[in-house]
Amino acid sequence: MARRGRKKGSNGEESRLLLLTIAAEEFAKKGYQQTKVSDIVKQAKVTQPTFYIYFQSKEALFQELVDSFRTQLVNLVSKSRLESGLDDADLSNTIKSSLLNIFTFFAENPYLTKIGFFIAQEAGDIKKGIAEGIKENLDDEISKGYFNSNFDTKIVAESLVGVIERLTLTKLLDRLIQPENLANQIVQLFLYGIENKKRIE
Amino acid sequence: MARRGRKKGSNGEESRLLLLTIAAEEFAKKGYQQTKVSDIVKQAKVTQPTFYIYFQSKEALFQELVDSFRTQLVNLVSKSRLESGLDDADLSNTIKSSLLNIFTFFAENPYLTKIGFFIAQEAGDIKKGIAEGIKENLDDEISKGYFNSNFDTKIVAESLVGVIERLTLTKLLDRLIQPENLANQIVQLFLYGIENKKRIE
Amino acid sequence: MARRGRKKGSNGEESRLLLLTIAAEEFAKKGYQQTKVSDIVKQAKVTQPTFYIYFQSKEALFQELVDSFRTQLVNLVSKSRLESGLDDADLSNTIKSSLLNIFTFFAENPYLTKIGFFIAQEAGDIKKGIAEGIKENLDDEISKGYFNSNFDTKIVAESLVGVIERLTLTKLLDRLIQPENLANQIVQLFLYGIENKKRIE
Amino acid sequence: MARRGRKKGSNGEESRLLLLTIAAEEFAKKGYQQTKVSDIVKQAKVTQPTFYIYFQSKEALFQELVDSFRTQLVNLVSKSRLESGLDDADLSNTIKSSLLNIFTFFAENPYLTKIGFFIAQEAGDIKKGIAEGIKENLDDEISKGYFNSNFDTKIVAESLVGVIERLTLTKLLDRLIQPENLANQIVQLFLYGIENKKRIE
DNA sequence: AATGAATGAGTCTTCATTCAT
DNA sequence: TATGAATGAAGACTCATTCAT
Repeated sequence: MARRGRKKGSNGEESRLLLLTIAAEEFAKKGYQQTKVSDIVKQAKVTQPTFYIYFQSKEALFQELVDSFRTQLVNLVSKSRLESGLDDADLSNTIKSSLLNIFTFFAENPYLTKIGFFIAQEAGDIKKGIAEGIKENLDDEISKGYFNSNFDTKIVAESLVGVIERLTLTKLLDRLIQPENLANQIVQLFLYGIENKKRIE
Repeated sequence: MARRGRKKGSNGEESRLLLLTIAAEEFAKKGYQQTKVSDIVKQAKVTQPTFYIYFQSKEALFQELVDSFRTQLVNLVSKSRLESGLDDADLSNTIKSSLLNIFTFFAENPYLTKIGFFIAQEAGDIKKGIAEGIKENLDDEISKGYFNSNFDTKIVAESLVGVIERLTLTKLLDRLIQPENLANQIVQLFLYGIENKKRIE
Repeated sequence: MARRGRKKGSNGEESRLLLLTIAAEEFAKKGYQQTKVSDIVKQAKVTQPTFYIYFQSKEALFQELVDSFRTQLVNLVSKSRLESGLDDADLSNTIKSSLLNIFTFFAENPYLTKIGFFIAQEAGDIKKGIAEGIKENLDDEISKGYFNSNFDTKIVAESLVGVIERLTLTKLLDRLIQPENLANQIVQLFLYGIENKKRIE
Repeated sequence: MARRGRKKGSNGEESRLLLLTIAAEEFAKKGYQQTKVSDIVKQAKVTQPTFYIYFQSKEALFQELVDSFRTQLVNLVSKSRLESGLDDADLSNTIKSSLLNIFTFFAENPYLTKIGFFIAQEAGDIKKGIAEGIKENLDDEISKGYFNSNFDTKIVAESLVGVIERLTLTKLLDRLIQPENLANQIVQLFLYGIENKKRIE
């Protein structure tokens, strides 16, 4: 059933989505403060009041983007946990696969990632959540006898988060490296370090 | 005969320093945009024009803080390089000592660090510079036969920067860990990884 | 069906024009610096941001007024040249008619004239342009045999400009004299001087 | 009797004069508003409070310069009148000599002239005074039978002022012409006009 | 669903001027 | 005579947001 009488092929939902998409790009590129509502609507070719039909405020729109990022990321991680746990056989592959999932998501959603992981105030919270998840996993593994128990798992977990965020920002979002390659190198680094004599033997 | 009891604020250099100190704290806590000149002067108990006696603009003051951070950091790193290089004997200690210097500086200048490493636009540049320095060192060591040459040193360098920044932000600046402990753990992690059972065997 | 009774100020073009008109009067009466944006908007009964909807800056608005003056004046002079040139018969009338056009324009646009001819920095440029135009005309006439060639035409041209500006300011803009009368007297003065014995004979 | 213990060879009167001189140049070059007290004292190598030891305000200093100009100019004109009046023999020379005096004064005091004749609000008044003086002279001459009585002497007087101001600004202050030459040409122009048939006969 | 027009509440910055010494 | 330090009072400009249609 065709809708009729719509103007210029746009309807409400489309306008909303358009604003959201443009805003994401702008926020990602210029940050929250530097992004003006007037810039967003100019690019979307609507007027400022239209913006306020769809979003309560600039802040609310931004929050929506952050929430979207956070939710997707949390889902991703939960799914990862479900999928693993079965086969403890290859621990390294399990970890690698988790990282790969995350990096793939990041690479596919660069603006959202920039916003939720680097721009939002909330980014600190989000990363803290990830770090805690990692820490729990580590503790778990250690209790099962894997890994060197000399480490402070909090530190290791935060370190991994640090590596993830830095490489995401400098390599992944710039498409200088593929998610898979990235995941491989990080796993290698964290499991064996750079003075990996073992391999030489 | 030293003058005493001079009325507070009647010394220009003091006023300048006071403003600088307050501004650093404000910028560190609230970011550049959220920090208002009016807030700074209110805390310093001077009027707005006084601010402009000592600083050309809010931006100029901020830049002065960033420059100060950058300069000190660069000096630190240069000095580190001079001091090392002599004794290749204990590579791990050399690295550890570099990290310790950096973390000590960060811990002693938390606001400046927050600004120059996390708030300034320039932070990206600064970290890039550090990463490049690390990469060169790594390449150097590898050419001397140290380390596993299977790694992309760019990635490792960026990873180390990521770890440094994350742990600085979440542990060091919050005084949850001592510089020395932090340096130790990082070196351990990067050299041998977490699965370093084999060495124990 | 024409809309009537639209609420005052609800038309952008009107608001713009209103601001422009008020600004012209203010600038003319008080000069550039003494005229505050806040004065202008107060008189226009709009708020300051409204001012910036229509003009990029106080300076831009001022420049718009100056440009308008300059453009109209240039057009006027070009037209004058086209219209003359045909009938060399009555030179004095040709000159008079040019002056009359200018004075009429000035009298009809007193604020714009005050601004573009007396207040703007650019006024010097504008007058220089006029002086050059006059000089070229004079040289032309002299080459055709009119006029006493003992004069430095640059001086004469500048003199004429000086007379125009002074009488405009002190007589014309105060409506103390009519354009036509003014043009007549100036032509008389410049052609024959005040010791015009010849005519008495 | 030599004064002793004076610092750096400067005393109050000297400082005052220095400020006055520098201020004159600054006002002349940049106008009243654009000239900052801070600029003046910077050039004079004194501090702002020193400025206020010698002058009540920026305005007062400016006024002092204007007054100086006005007074000197008035004196000049009065003297001119005394000197003439005696010898009606050569009217043209009398006028020329008055103009010469004025132009010489202007040329010798370019900054003061720029200020008092072109920058001060009061300039209008000053010129009006001159115009009135000229008018009276003209009326006088006419009553004695000189000059064509067809002219409105107010207009002629204002015209002469217009010529004086314009040529002063564009030629004299730029040293593009000598006072004498200028006076000659103006007298010639005003007495006989440019269509000086008489000479041709 | 959308807009033309307008605004409240800031925010940085400037400058003549004065205080205490 | 002179100054180091500070300020009162203002002015240009910005931006998220809303009103009336």
